[in-house]
Amino acid sequence: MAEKQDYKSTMNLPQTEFPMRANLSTREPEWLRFWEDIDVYRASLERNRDGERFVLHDGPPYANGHIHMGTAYNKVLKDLIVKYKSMRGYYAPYVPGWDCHGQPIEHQVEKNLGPEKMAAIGQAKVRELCREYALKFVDVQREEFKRLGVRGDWDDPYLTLKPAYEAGNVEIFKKMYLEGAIHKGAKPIHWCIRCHTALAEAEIEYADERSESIYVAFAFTDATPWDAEGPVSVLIWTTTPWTLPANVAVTLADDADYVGVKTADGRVLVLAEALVPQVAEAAGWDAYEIVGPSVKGSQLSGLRYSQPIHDGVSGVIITGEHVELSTGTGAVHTAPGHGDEDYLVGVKFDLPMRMPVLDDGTFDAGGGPFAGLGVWDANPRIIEWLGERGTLVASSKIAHSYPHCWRCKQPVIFRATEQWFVSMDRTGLRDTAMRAIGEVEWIPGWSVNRMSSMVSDRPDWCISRQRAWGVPIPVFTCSKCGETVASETTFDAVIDLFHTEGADAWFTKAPAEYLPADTVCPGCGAGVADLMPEDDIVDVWWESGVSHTAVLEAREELHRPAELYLEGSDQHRGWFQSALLTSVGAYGIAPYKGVLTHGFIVDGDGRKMSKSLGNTISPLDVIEKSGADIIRLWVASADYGQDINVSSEILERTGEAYRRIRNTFRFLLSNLANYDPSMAVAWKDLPELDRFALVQLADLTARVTGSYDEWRFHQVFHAVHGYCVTELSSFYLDVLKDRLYADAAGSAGRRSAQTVLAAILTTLVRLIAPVLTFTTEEVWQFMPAALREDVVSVQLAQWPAVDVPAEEAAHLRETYGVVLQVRDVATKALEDARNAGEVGKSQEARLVVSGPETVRDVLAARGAAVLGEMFIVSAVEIGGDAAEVSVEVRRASGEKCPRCWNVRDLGEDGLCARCSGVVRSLA
RNA sequence: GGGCCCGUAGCUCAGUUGGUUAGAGCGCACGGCUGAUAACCGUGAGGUCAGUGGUUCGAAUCCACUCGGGCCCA
Repeated sequence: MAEKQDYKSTMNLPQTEFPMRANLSTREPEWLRFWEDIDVYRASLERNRDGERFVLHDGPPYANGHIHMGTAYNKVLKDLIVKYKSMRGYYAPYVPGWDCHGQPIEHQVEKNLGPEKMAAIGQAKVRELCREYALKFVDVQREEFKRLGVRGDWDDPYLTLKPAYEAGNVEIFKKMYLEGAIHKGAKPIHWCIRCHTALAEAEIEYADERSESIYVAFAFTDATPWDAEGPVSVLIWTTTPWTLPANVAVTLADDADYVGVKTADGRVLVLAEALVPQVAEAAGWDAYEIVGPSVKGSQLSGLRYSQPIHDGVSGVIITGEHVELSTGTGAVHTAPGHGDEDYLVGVKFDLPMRMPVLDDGTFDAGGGPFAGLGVWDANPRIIEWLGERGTLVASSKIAHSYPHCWRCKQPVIFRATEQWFVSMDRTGLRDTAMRAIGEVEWIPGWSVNRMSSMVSDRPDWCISRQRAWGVPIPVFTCSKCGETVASETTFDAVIDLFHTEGADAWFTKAPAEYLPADTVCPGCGAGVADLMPEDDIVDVWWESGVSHTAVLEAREELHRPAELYLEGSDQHRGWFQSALLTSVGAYGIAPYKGVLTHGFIVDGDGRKMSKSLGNTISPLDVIEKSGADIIRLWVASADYGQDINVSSEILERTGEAYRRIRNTFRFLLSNLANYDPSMAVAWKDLPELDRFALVQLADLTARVTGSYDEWRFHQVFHAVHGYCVTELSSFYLDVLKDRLYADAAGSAGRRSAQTVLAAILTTLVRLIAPVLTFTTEEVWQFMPAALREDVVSVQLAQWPAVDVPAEEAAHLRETYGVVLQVRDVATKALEDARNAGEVGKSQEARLVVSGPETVRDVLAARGAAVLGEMFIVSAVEIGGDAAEVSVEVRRASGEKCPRCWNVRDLGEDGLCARCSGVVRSLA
């Protein structure tokens, strides 16, 4: 034992302080402090000050709640790209942002406050509370994103609530308004009569309600296919009689069959054939008869009927896709002012939008006989009135789910109100946008289809919201004549106002205080004192959309268009689109040169994560338990072109892959303990095996670089991991141990190996640095100082390039392809021998390789010593000719050298010749 | 219900213009080593390529439908 210890001390065994156990959750924060100390973000920009610019523009997450797997994934993916580009020499700034306005924050503030307090305070105070709330979550998320290792300008992010950003909204509004792309129109929204306010979808609660259910006949005024049978009417069904005064059309299903039903009183009612039995039962018809032809809905399109409430007014038959044949009559009463589908079909057919209901829910003159009544009071009166006129076919009550106001719990109505729209077609916005889409690089490729179909189909963009927490629609209304007042001068005054005081000033100042004194209403000439600022605020999608101007254009380090936008696939309808439309509207071009979309985070079974399913995983928990680098490796390992799975098993596998990579680094470090580049061996003096290892490293570098350039990070991960496992751990590093440990420390053989290990280490650490940002920094700091070349952080290192002579490399690939094939056969043979109890360690074996001449020639050219080294056995002999490669395992002749454990002929000092020489040189 | 997309071993991914017994790494099982040791090496077992039906001499690869899943609409 003592003797053994002595030899051990004569060997160059691995030594390093680099810990095997990563302990990331406590160590990562130390690296964060280090990066902060050296201000690595600014240093990375300074380093590439003259480099080409690469701007990845951050899409702003909503400043509400903690980060989740989806936001973590998104930010890490962005960080990989920015860090890669930065190492490639690009000037790659990253300015994170937050979306700070909007209904969810306002709603939360309102809930926290309670309805009474809410009613007692003014809009200015509400905005103040919303601001506090948003800023609090900006801070929360900022710390969480930083903890993930994401590098960026965290000290100066962009926030949509900052004055300069708010002013940016007005700049774009101005350009588009003056061009005629923005106009006022009407659109139905949820409206609470009692609270006199518009409600967002999130403010609606559904509850059961008993409603009227009536069937009404609308008499045709045009000729119909059933005229021979008697007076003909179309039969509709509705649960909201009060919307009948606003009726302008009846929608039929295009390709459904419609028939005439003759009832006891002799008139003919037209309805969908499929629904006749159902309606007959509901209406209590004892006897009825189907008469005349059966025709498709499309054939009735265009026929006119007399409006049920207003005498002398007619409506029209149209067809639409939303007509269901499960309830009703297949003929849908259509009032574009009172329903979303009705509105859309109204836009499509250019129907008039009657809106006879006032803010307080009472009818104006448009209510005809019911003017002055509230809609709920009007319901029974309308039914009674229809009955008197003989157009009521049936009436009953039904229970169904109906929307209610979350605040006052009263049923809400759908009611058209004045809104602001971006027209898709008035200024050719749709066409220009479609052209711009064609000029953008979409990744993955199918993404362009989704974007195109959405833009080509979308209706005009309603950009106004009846809320408090946002940026106002920056126009004025003349209190004298109702004219909209908005001109270059007023816009510029508002831009100035927002720049200096923020959008809050809109709600606290009178227009006369900031508009030029000579501003007048172009309609009636009223002065500035008669102008009222618009109440509505702008859609938050508009707000985040204009970041191309409020951020890219405004900040010196950025530029427009950005090289890349990168978000989840839901943003095809969201940010990608709002950014595109506002950019095309203002500048005629897309705000991005490329758009990368990733899938959604789902659980191990491919289901979405939700609290109710109980399958959520929090990135904060993973950081705490395993470390941010595990999340980062997981991000890199998955193919974002589809949905990304995450589960405890997946994270476990990721952790295992992490440990393998980490241990590879540890082994490399431990064998370079006292290495200095001055000891490097030149290519021409390297043993062939070491040259081959450099070829493999060069190949890996090329492959990985290519994958980064195509944004295929999962290939990066697989290439690096596979390289650590296959090329390094199970072959090259394993083979090298004998030379590294047992050859003399300063021998050519050991220095050659170290030369290659140093190349592998300094290359590999850079290749994976964008992914394993913490671990590679740790490796970097543990590397021999001279290998760092005075670069203080791996983040500031250059992208690696490994040069090998092309012709020789090709030859080595081919030759060693053969050698490795033989090696596979050899390890198999050794395993069999081991199982048979013939050998333990492979060094106890001697191999005899038979095979085709071509193979034997390749082996012979390497030499027996090299083959022994590569197969990690004590001797290799070339055997006879055979069609297939086969390997015979025999016990090596000689004795085990107590120092290097190879089986050799030992000298009189009891050591093999190599070890004997080494030990003597140490004495 | 509509648009876009996905479904290859337990996990993450390869599978080139359709062409011989569908690959890799991890995990798992078994074995080795004890000088990368909460490491390392080796061997092995795992797949009706979601399903069904087509096209074809031949399909994981092309077509249709079905099932399951995701995003966005309705």
